[in-house]
This record gives sequence, C-alpha cells and structure tokens, in this order.
Amino acid sequence: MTQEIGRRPNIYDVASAAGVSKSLVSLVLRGAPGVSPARRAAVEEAIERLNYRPSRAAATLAGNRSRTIGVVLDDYRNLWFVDLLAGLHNQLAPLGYRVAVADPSFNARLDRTPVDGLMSLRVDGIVIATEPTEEMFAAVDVPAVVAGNRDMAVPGADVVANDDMMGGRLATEHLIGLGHRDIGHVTGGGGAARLRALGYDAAMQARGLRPHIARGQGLTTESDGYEAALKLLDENPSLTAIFAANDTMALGAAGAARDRGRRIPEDLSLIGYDNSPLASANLLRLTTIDGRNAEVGAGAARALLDRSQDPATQVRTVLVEPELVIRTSTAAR
Amino acid sequence: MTQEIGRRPNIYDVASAAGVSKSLVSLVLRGAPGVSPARRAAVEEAIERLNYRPSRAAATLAGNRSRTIGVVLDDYRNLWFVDLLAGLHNQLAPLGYRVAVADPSFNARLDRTPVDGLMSLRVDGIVIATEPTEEMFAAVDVPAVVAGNRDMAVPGADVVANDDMMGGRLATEHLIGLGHRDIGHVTGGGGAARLRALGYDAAMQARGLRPHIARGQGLTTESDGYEAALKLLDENPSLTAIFAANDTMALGAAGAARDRGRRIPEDLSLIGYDNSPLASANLLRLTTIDGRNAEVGAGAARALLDRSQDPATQVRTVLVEPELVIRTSTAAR
DNA sequence: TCGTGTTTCTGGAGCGCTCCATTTCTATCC
DNA sequence: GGATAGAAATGGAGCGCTCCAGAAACACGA
Repeated sequence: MTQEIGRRPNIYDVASAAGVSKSLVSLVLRGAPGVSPARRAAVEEAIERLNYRPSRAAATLAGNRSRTIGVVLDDYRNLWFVDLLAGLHNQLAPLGYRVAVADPSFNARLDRTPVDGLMSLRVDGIVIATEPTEEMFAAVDVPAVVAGNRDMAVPGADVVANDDMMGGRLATEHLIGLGHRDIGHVTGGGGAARLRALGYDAAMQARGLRPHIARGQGLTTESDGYEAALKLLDENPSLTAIFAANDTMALGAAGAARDRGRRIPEDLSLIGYDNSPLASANLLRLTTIDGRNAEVGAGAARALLDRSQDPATQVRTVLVEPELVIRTSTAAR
Repeated sequence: MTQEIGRRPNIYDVASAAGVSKSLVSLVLRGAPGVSPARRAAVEEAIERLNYRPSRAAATLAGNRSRTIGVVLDDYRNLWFVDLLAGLHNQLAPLGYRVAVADPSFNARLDRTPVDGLMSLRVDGIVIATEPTEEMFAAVDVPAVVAGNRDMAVPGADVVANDDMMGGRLATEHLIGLGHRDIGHVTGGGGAARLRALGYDAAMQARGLRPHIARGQGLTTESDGYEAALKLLDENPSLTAIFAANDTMALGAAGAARDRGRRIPEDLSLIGYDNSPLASANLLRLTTIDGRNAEVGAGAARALLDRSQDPATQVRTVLVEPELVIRTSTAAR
C-alpha cells in the first residue's frame, strides 16, 4: 500500500494490496494449483486494481527459462508460415508457452544469426522454419526442430516436415491421371523444392514420361516462377500442364501462361504446393498440395516438448502426409 | 576460469577469462564508447571462446528497459506490414533497438490484448499496426504510435500513416484521367478503407460523376473483394473501372472480373492500394497506390524515439504522401 | 483433545545484468 | 618530478521475479 507513485507496481505491491505473500502472488501468476479460490480471487482483484503487469524479464531470469519458443522465419511473403505458426501456437499456448518470431533481419550487434538472438532471449526451444545452416546450430543448447525442411540433417535436431517428395508425386500423378503427358515442373532453390522435384521426376519416370524442369535465377519467388515457366513454355510448346514447387511460384507461372496466351485450365493445367491463402483466391482457384502446415507446427511443438522432458530421446524425423486439394486450375486433357 | 561445467557462462565468466571487470564486459556488450581497443578485443575474444550469449532478461531487468519496440499486427496475410517492419527496423537497429512482433493470437493468460503481452516484455515503445481499440491503450505507459491508421484518435498516441484519402483521390483521378466515367469502388471494414472511400467519393463528386460503392461481408480480404466486385459488376454493367481498397481486395476483384468475362485492362481497368508484393506479380501487374509503408515505419520509429526523449511533446499526426504506381491493369477507355 | 497427514502459504536466496559513484591509469604541462 | 585533467576501468547495489525448504493452517480419526 506504500507504493510510491510513478513506479510500476511489482509483485510485492500486489501482495500487500491483497494481504498475502509475494510467493502466493507468484503462484497465482503462474496458474499453479493448490491456491485457495478465495486468495486467488483476492490476488486477481489486486492485480486488476493496481493495473499490474508481470515482468517477463524477471520471471525469465529467476526461473532460468522463458516459457517461450523461438521460431526462425525467412520470408514473410511466402505465406506457408501462417498455418505453421497457428499450429505451434495451438499446441503451446495451453501449456503457458509463448511464441517469439525472429526473421533474418532480426540480427543485432554481435549476433551472427537470428538463432543467437533467440538464445539471448533464453528460449526454451527453437523451431527453424527456413533453410538451416551449420552456423545457426553452433550455439544452440536447447531442443531444436527443423520444420518444413528435411533436406539438411542438423545434428541433434528433430525434423518435422510434410513429405515433399510424396507431395511432388501426388501433384504429378494428379496431372497424369487427368490425361496429361507433357508436364513441366517449375522448381527453385532450397531443399523442399529439391524433394518436390524428385517426387515429380519419380512419378514421370514411373509412367515413362519425359520430365521437363526449369528454374529461375533466384529462389522460389513469384518472379522466379514466372521466369522458369516462360522458359518451359517456350522450349516445350506442347506442354499441357505445369507443376510449380509452391503457390507463389504458381502465381508466377500463371502470369507466364497469360503472357503466352495460354488459358488456365483450358490450355494449360497448373498445380501449386502449400495451399497458401493465395491458392484459394478466386482468380487462381489453384489446385495445390496441402502440406498440412498446422500439423507440421503442432508436430514441431510436440517434438520440442518431448525433448525438453527427456533430452536424450533419439532424434526423430516426422513426416506429415500431404494432401491434394483440387480446385479449378487443373482439368482433363 | 573456474566456470563450472554445464552452466551457461555469464558476464563474470567472460570478465575473468578476459582479465577485466564485469562492468567492462557490460560496456563492451552495449557498444559503449570509452573502452580501449585492446580491452575491447580481449573481451570479444573471450565472448567468442566461451560461446557467451548475453541474457536479455537480466539486461532488461537491471536496466529497466528492454531496448525493444513492440509491434501489434493483425493479419499476416495482408502483406502491407512487410515494408512497415522493414522501415521500422532500418531506423531502430542502428540505435540498438530490436523489434518484437505480437499478433492477436499472442494473448496469454491474464492478457486482454496483445498490448498487455508487450507491456510485460517491458517494451520501450509500441507501434499499433492494426485497428486500435480503447482497451489496448488502457495499460500503456510507454510511447505509442498508431501506424497506417488515422481513423481512430488514441489519446496520447502519435499517428503516422499514409494519406489514405489523398490516395483514394489519386487512384480515382488516375482512372478519370484515362477517360473512365463509370468507376466503382470496392471497400471494406476499417478506418483506412473508410478514408480511401472518402477520397474516391470526393474525386468522383468533383467531376460530377456518380459513385458506386460496394463492400463484402467481412473486412478487407480477398473474398470480400471478390464478393463486392461481383455485386458492382452485376448491378452496374456499364462499369469500366474499379478501384479496390487494397491489393488483396483487388486480387478478389480480378477474380470477379474473370468470372464475369471482363478482361483486364481491355474491358475493365483495375487499381489497388498498398503496392504489396502481390501487386507486382506478373499475373496482375496491378496499378496501385504505394502508401510508402517503409516511410510510415521509419516515421513511426522517429516518433517513438522523439517521444521517449521528451514525453511531453505535443501529439502529432504525420501523413506520408502516397504515390501512384502505374502498371498494366489500367488502360485508357 | 491430541496426533498425524495433507493442503496452503511464506521468507530467503539468488538469477545476470545495468547503473553509478568512485578509483585507477595515462597524458600533458610547468 | 609533481600537479592536474581527462579517459578508462571497477565494485556494490539492486532490478522483480522463481524456487525451495520449511511453517502454518486445516482435516480427520483415535
């Protein structure tokens, strides 16, 4: 009650306002069991009245853990991460964990990678939702999961991803099933794209069809998709279908088709990958592969929690089965 | 050097490894001036050797500030925030500030809004990049800026936004300049959309043209744009141009045009707003208004810094002038 | 009433830094 | 060489919590 003005209330102020000890306030804040309803209510009332906000810095320092999971993203423009985050959050929030997002621009002084920044935050686990590098893992001493990318094996890190190769096969077989024989593939940089291309190739070979693969200058952006699709259409005018390594590239491919006077799906079937918000847009109504990223996120969360319980558990690779989502960008030949 | 194994190194470990005091290590960590090059190098070498990562929790607690700016986002799918974040980051990073992103799902136990979570982080300033609510500001006692939205006046918060009304006028005048007279507008929920609609209306009235405005069920998503554009096209078949309140809605409108057999730009000119990554996609090549969100982000950063220097400065509203970006989705009538 | 076990509550120590007042070192000039 | 000023480096206090061992309160049967 002797709280000076101008100072933020702390746990002691709440305690004396509620007539309990600071430890009891701490228990209420953490939602611990074994607190009598009467006192819990008194503390909550005091929190409300004083407009108290707990200090996460103090909680992290004292508890030696932050109850936070760090996620490393690469590019906000590729929307596949949206479901990933949702899946992570849904699993983690009920257990009192928060999610902190770091992107590559996150780097501060003396940080080499975004992972360093997360380690400074003392996150209790890390989800790498981008192409991992050796460097990133140099300093990680908390459970780590690589999500959405099983190309690079990172020592000690679990992997949760959708089965990109299977997805590539699924997409290609869908086109073959529609009667297409001249099917091109637009690929890009990175491990996921490589696996999807492998799936495409396997499906084509299995039917004795000749694969046509093209990629752009960059990684997997819209303009890379545009560029690669143009190449494909110009070099193989008989192409009747294109499988793009992701929805963003499929958007680029759709642009290329338009510029070459090919209507979708009448003259050219187009299939993407990710089932991102873009794919459901009315302009595209893109048939795509749903990598079930919310599942991937949930799996990453579970892997992290399991490993923080028992750090010695064998490193696992969890593959989520992708699903074909049929819209109207693909049609029978 | 007597660092127990298994324990994370702290500032004392670094100090004794480098043969200096913990205070000197702290100075090096913060990049403070007045440290001799020799000792700085020794400390940095020790940091490297011990693989030391500073604890942000301890730094925040001891310094009573986090050197972090919190940003409240609403929807990752609307990509206008990408440039906003970049602008913020560019201004803030050189000064040693970091950016922490909170979205509405951020809410933890006892948090009413994402702002509460940021206050618990002890952020030094807050950028609201979504529709602000009264509730959000109840507990804010750090400098706050509303970015990209000047509809709702929040007591004590600066506002940095692009001039949505002027942008709406710009877009409409561009269409009028191309010879269009029957111009529809696709709008949505929220203050920015309202102002853009006002600009549209003003420009139409100024030329004695009759405005046609439609909106969808929801806010400003692709499907809202689709729905509203269909309404517009069906009710006013003579329409030759549509101005959509943002690029995402313009994508929806493009879908509606396609479904009604209207080619863009031959049969229908289409203009969006935001100059988001979507607008530059080859399929759309969307003429749009660039709200210069990087500028808005930079302005928000400056406002925050100014106000943290002098909390008493008059509340300001900074309007960034939007620019017309002409691509190929608009054409002369 | 007392003892015993269980639930609920408490005070002290300490997490790893920053800040600040003070001390130590270095350079310069007479 | 000694005085002085400025630059560089230091040690102590304290930020607001969590954790833990133990105390207090309560429940219930003998």
